[in-house]
Amino acid sequence: MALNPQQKLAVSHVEGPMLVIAGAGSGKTKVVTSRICNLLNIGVPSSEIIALTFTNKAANEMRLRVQNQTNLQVWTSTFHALGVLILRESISHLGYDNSFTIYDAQDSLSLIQNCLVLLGQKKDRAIAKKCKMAISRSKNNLISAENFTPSSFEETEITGQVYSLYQKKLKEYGALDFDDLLYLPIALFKKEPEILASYQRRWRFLLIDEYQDTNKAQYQLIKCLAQTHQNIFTVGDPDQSIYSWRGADINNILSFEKDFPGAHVITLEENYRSTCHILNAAGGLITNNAQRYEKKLWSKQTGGEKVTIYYAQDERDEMRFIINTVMRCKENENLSFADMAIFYRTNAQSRLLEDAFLSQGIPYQIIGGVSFYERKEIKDLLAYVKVACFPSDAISFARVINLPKRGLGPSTCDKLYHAAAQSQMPILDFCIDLIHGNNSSVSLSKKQSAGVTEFVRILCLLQEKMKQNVAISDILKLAFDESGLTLSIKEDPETAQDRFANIDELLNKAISWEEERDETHSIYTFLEELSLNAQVKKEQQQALSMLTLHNSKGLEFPLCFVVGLEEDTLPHINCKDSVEGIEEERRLCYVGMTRAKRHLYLTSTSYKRIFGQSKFMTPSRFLSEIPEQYVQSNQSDFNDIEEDNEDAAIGKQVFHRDFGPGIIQRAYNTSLGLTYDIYFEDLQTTRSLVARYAKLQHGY
DNA sequence: GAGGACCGGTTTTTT
DNA sequence: ACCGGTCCTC
Ligand SMILES: Nc1ncnc2c1ncn2[C@@H]1O[C@H](COP(=O)(O)OP(=O)(O)OP(=O)(O)O)[C@@H](O)[C@H]1O
Repeated sequence: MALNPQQKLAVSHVEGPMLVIAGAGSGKTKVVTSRICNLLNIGVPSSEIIALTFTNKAANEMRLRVQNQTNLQVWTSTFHALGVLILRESISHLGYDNSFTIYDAQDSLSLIQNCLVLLGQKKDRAIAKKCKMAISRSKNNLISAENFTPSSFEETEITGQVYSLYQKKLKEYGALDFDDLLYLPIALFKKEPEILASYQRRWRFLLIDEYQDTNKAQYQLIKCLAQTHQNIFTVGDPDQSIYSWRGADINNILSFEKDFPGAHVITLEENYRSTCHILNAAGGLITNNAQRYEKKLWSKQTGGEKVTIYYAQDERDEMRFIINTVMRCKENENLSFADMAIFYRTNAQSRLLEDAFLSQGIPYQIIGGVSFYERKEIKDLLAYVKVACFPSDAISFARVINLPKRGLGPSTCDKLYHAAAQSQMPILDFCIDLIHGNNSSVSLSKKQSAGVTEFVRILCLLQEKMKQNVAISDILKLAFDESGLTLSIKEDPETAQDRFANIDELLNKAISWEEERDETHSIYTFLEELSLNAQVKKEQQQALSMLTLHNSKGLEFPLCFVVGLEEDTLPHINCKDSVEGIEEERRLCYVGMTRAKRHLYLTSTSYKRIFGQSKFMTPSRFLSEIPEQYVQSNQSDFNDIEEDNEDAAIGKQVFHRDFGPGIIQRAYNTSLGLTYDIYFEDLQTTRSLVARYAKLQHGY
């Protein structure tokens, strides 16, 4: 595939700052990959190049492409994984131990909840979540706990206190949260210029994909690293900025030219991905954003089908349309399931799709979503291993000390935590001392003492095996067998089988993980990769993909659906109170649409079940913002009223705008004309409606 | 300390 | 409809 002149210009650029600003499908990622190959070809050592992508999946793909083309390995990762690399090497300069564990969102939330309770607040998950958001936002904006100021009426001084206490506890537990992985390297570089200088010498070329979604911390990190040599190459599309809620700031694009004076700016205008219909439809939508860089984007691919909008009556109808379309395209368009993807706004929307595909035997895979490693039984088992690896990790400790039940309830555990904190000991080591009688600061009943002894026995056993370099899978198996987690899984017979299967899967993953790497297989590395979500998920070859719009970034498929285009879903209800919010939702829709190569289907439903309640929806404003000439829809026959004759109508399914789906039970004439008695499922009542006025939709 | 009944908020998006 | 939190009883 030949690069166009603009792409060539970017790919052959060697030294100095460069910014590539270009629309969807114009080959930005392609340019990054090609430029890495070019640098390698002219002799730059692979160890001097760092490429940063938005997801681990994208990083793996890019690394593999480069490897295939040059046979060389280049460090390609997310910002967070780069943060871990830096911190593992140098965090001791900040007074942390370099054998830190990494807390996922659940762990951080538990810790924040604990901090709230310690500060005399009542236990409340919703408040803890808000706190977590505020702390996370602060870290991503490089605001320390000392400098924290409440930024909304919901946040109080308490949030600042929680932030301080939370950081203190993290340090005490030898743990970092996700945001620390960006925040601490910058703190380190500020504190120790010599360390920074060593990284500047080591990494001479930086490349950043999806630049429009970098936040302040990420920008600061690369700014530090590129300060001396200025060899920084960024590519992005302001119209695809969809992470402002995580602190992403398009102004980083403006800052780039300011912070790196003399930066070359290149634009790419040809889209190689989509047909004109799709590109123009998406382009028409995005022009509705007022705050915007105008960009040219065109495609040579004329013809093809228009974008299809399907207005469904209810969710069942929407699912039926999707299934029919999928099967039709598989038969007639020579597409495989792997060529198809469905995007939605929220993860919850995948449920109905899953049910539908399961019932039809259509193979599917969910990309992203609730991770395997977030499942309770997996987290429980891993918590045992983590406590053995990180004896200070009180969050993992608390997760499993009484799982299965060992007669150690909240108050006993609290005593242990307090006493351990008092004596400044790792919680596990404290318990070891306690049962050996080396410490008498906590008195336990016989039963409780037996419980602690049993727990400690398991962990010491695990630690011993780890010292002997026993295989990771064997450690996990041992942890599972010794801990008695079987008992707690069996407590819920409904789900037990699935959960045992998940445990099995984890063991198998560990086995193949170890087989893949020969020497460097420490259990610590294994746990770290799991925390970063960096495991390469094996893609199913013949499956249709289902993912959130956010996860669709950077991908492409011949056929795409964007589903649930209703007001309050997309745009989402929580984003509607500001123009910026709406504009970001519009960009989200734009990103989804521009993933499609040849076929694009947008669906909207007028009747939905939400929180167990029925709700009427109005079509998303975005649908009406797409220029009509690129669209075909079923809108025209949507309002058709079929004039039925009396008896033929009985038993038919109909749909009423207000009452939802129903079945005609009786048909007769009144002075107003043809009238039906209709039983409405959702209301569980029968109503008599005049056909002429009821505007029923038939035959669905 | 464990287990059950009851209440209320909940779903935005991810590394 | 579901999960997490609280309150109550044993
Ligand atoms: N010069 C070219 N000739 C042919 N195909 C190309 C060329 N450049 C890129 N492509 C193809 O166009 C598609 C889109 O490229 P790429 O994913 O790099 O775009 P992008 O700008 O990163 O897209 P987005 O920002 O929407 O994720 C890919 O399939 C790529 O192989």
